[in-house]
Parts: sequence; C-alpha cells; structure tokens
Amino acid sequence: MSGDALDTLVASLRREGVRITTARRLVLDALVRGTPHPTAEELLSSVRAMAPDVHASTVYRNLDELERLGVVVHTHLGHGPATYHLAADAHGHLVCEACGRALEAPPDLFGQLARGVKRRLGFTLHPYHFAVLGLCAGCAAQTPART
Amino acid sequence: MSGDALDTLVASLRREGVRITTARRLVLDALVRGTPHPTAEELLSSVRAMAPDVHASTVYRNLDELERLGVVVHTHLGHGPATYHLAADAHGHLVCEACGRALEAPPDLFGQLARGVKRRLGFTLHPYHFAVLGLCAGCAAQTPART
DNA sequence: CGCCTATTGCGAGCTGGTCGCAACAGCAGC
DNA sequence: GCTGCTGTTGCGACCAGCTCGCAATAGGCG
Ligand SMILES: [Zn+2]
Ligand SMILES: [Zn+2]
Ligand SMILES: [Zn+2]
Ligand SMILES: [Zn+2]
Repeated sequence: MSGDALDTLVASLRREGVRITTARRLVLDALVRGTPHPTAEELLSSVRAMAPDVHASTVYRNLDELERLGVVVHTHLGHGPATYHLAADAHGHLVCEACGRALEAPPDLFGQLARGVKRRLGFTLHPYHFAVLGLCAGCAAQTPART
Repeated sequence: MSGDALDTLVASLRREGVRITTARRLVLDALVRGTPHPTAEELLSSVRAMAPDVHASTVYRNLDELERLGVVVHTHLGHGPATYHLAADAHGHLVCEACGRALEAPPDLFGQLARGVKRRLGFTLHPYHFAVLGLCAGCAAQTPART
C-alpha cells in the first residue's frame, strides 16, 4: 500500500514525459516515506543511504524541478534551511518560537483569514509558504508574559 | 516634529543605559525617515551617505542589538534579505507572489486567526515575523487560475 | 542497439549573514 | 576638560544554504 504511493507518483510523472532517474526516484521515496519536514540535506542523506554517490546539487535540482512540476512544495519553518512536502500533503504550519516544534495547522484554519483578506483587499492567500510563529501552549505557560 | 521621533528614541535608549554611537544613531535615523521596508544593505547605504566608513557588520550588529532591546523587528517578505521596522510600526504583511509588492495587513486582520488558534490549540500567535504570500487583486486578474 | 537530450557529478561561486580580534570612542566620575 | 572602563567598531575570515557552468553519463524512444 505505501510502496504504491511512490509507484503511482512515478507512473504519473513518467506519463508527463518526466525522466525517472535513480536520484529522482530516491528523493521522492524519501519524501513519501521519511519524517515529516525534511530539509534538502536530510533528503540528501536518505538518498545517499541507497545511492552514496548522489551529489547535493542533484537533490537541490530535483527538488526545484519537482516543485516546478507541482509535485513538491517547500516551506520555511524558521531561519534555517527550507523544508519540503509532497504537494498533496501541503498544510499550514504553526511554529513555536521557544521550543521550535512545528504544528500542522488544521486545514480550515486559514480559511476565515483567506476569506476576510479576499473580501477586504481582493488578495488571494497562499498561506503555506511561510510558517506562522508564536508560542505553543506549553511554552507560553513557562514564559514571562510578552506583549 | 519628525526630527523629534529620532531624538525621543535616542533619549529613551540613553535612559536605559544604551550607548549612542554615530553608526547607531544613523541606523535609527534611516529607519525613522527612510523607505518602508529597508534591508540591512539599504540601511547600510543610507548610513554611509552620512558616515562613509561604517562597516556592514556594524549595521548587522546594531540591528541585532536594537532588536534585542525591542526597538526594532525584522520580517521576511520573501526569499531575499530580511527587512526591518521600528517595533512601534510593526504590522503583518501580505506579499504578492507575482508582482512582489508588500501590503501592510490591516491591524485587526490576524486578530480572528489569533483567537481561533488560541482557543483551538492554545497557541499564541506572533504573526509578524514572516509575510503571508498570495496574489494581489491586480495580478490575480491576469494570472491563469490556480488552486 | 543507438541516438538524443535530460540529468548528473563536480567544483567554483554567490548571497546574506556571523565571528574573533585589536583599535577606538561613549560617557560617568572626578 | 581629562581619565578610565567597557561597549562598539572596522576589518577580514568564515559560515550556511543554495546556484551555476561544464563535460560526462544515462533514461527512454524508435
Ligand atoms: Zn521559499
Ligand atoms: Zn508540514
Ligand atoms: Zn527572521
Ligand atoms: Zn511593513
């Protein structure tokens, strides 16, 4: 079942005429099966576990290309490196400034905001590229109040 | 009147025991009087207009220090360099992915979102660090529809 | 199998920012 | 106004995260 997700993805890319190389397949595999918010470097090391000679720039180029194809999206959870998702899994992020943990925003959370912005400013929101920062419940309790 | 804003800021910093150097005063001056979303490099060149020998790292260090003191905040409007505001002027940003223009979010815009997040997840939002991307009215009209 | 061309490995290069250090300059105290 | 303490500065080296140019390689179609 979960092996299928990769195969399906690969098949549909091939149908679009996208060439499937080992590196590209392994990047997709790492995205399908790995931990939730991998950075390019984490993806690189997953890829290298199977194909040790893959070069970092290959991973960057594949991520760019897959993003251009609409298969992958990247997100910034803070100041560090970008993190990647399968586009099908895209979601907003709430990141705690104190403990650094990233919560996935419930899918409807930005809906109201998006509607308000649209109505008032005519602006169409794509709220997934940057995380929204703040303090999670646990850290807020331990932190001296802040404006 | 507008010269006062700087003087007031400087006076209050001095009262807190902060040492006021030429570079620091010029950075503040550029923030008070310059264009709305300056990058560190833009601030550097404003500063150099008055004091040509100020070094880039001095501007970075002053911005860090002023941020630590709560006088300045930085924001990421996109992939480029960070941009700076006086903390007193802080506001959310809506940035158009097509034309790159940054709109200031009306101050109450994030209020609902913040209340929703707080109630449902106990998460306290600080919605100013990262911009929220999207398409402005003008660009949305010209762009082939997108999910 | 062979060709075409997209993709890769590789290293150099780039942007935006940080750091360690010795010289320097605020400003409090006299 | 001068002195001294200490925070700040100029400077260069360095760093992370990413991008590019190029020649060699390898998908995939016929
Ligand atoms: Zn991004
Ligand atoms: Zn996520
Ligand atoms: Zn930031
Ligand atoms: Zn702004």
